[in-house]
Amino acid sequence: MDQALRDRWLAHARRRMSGAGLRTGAARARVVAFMAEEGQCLVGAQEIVDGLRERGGGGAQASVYRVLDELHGLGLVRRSVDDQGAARYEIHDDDHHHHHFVDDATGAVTAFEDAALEDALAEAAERLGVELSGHEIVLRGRKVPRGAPAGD
Amino acid sequence: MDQALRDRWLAHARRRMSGAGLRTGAARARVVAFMAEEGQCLVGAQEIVDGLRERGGGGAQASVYRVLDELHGLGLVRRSVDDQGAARYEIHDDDHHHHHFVDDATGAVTAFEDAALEDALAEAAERLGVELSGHEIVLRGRKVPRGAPAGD
DNA sequence: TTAGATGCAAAGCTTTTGCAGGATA
DNA sequence: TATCCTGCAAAAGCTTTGCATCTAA
Repeated sequence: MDQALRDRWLAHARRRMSGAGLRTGAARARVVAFMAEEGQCLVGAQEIVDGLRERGGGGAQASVYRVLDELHGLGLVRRSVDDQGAARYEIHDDDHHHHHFVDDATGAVTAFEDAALEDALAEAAERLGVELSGHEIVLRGRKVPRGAPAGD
Repeated sequence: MDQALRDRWLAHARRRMSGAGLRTGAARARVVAFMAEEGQCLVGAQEIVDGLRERGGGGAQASVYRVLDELHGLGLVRRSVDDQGAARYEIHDDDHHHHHFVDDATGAVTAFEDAALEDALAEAAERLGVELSGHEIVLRGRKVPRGAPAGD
């Protein structure tokens, strides 16, 4: 967990939420705190509900979903959907745009950043004649042990 | 609709399915025919069910979902999930790997191919130390009218 | 004090499953 | 004819909604 990112996002989120006139209710505060720590890369909505329950105090399922939807509306989190159609969220930070790699063997999701890929994307968008407001990339495959050639 | 693609995929699908020992039942045949024509770019599972109903004869919802799952298992279709978590399918063709652009204004999805982007992806994968089995790219934004500068 | 937030329970959607009847090879 | 396929209906899983209660400002 990146603590600097956590604190930066937390401050940003609080500012933005109070700016939007939202009050500091119990459920809202718990979800925000949880996302700051556990939501730096995609977490399932259900995992968030369960995670909060484990932390004690909980927060009703409906409230968690409502807060997540709110955060998404404010641009504080990014939302995606897993292969089974379940919602997943991660905090959104302008300085930390990342993409995802899914390990075929384990299904584990890891984040990565790649400036050259971003550039290629921008160029492709230009060729396409579109002005980008966002983009998502998901790579699937297996990790190659260091030093080993890519081929089997 | 690309008729050459339709026929090529149809032939490929039939070969592959009979090779897998699958029989030519009514529901299966209808779904395959539908996908060959209407599934060249992402279509929702529900749209497929409705589309078949409109074509007459229908095919039970359960059967459609079962066939789509089968096709996916055989590698004949690609599966993704929309923002609401509903499944979408499109036929898979080795010669026609494409990505998707979603128009912010209309939500319309269009397909595009970009060789340079594929190369950049392959290079990024190498930097990451992974061997790719697949990848997905989704661009979001708005189309820029020809001749107009990208900036507003 | 009052608009807003929360929790519970019920409803909604998409997708999956169980099973009896029907079709294919 | 035996196996596989299909359709119906019911179940399952995730998410949203309605409503009464509680709370932050």
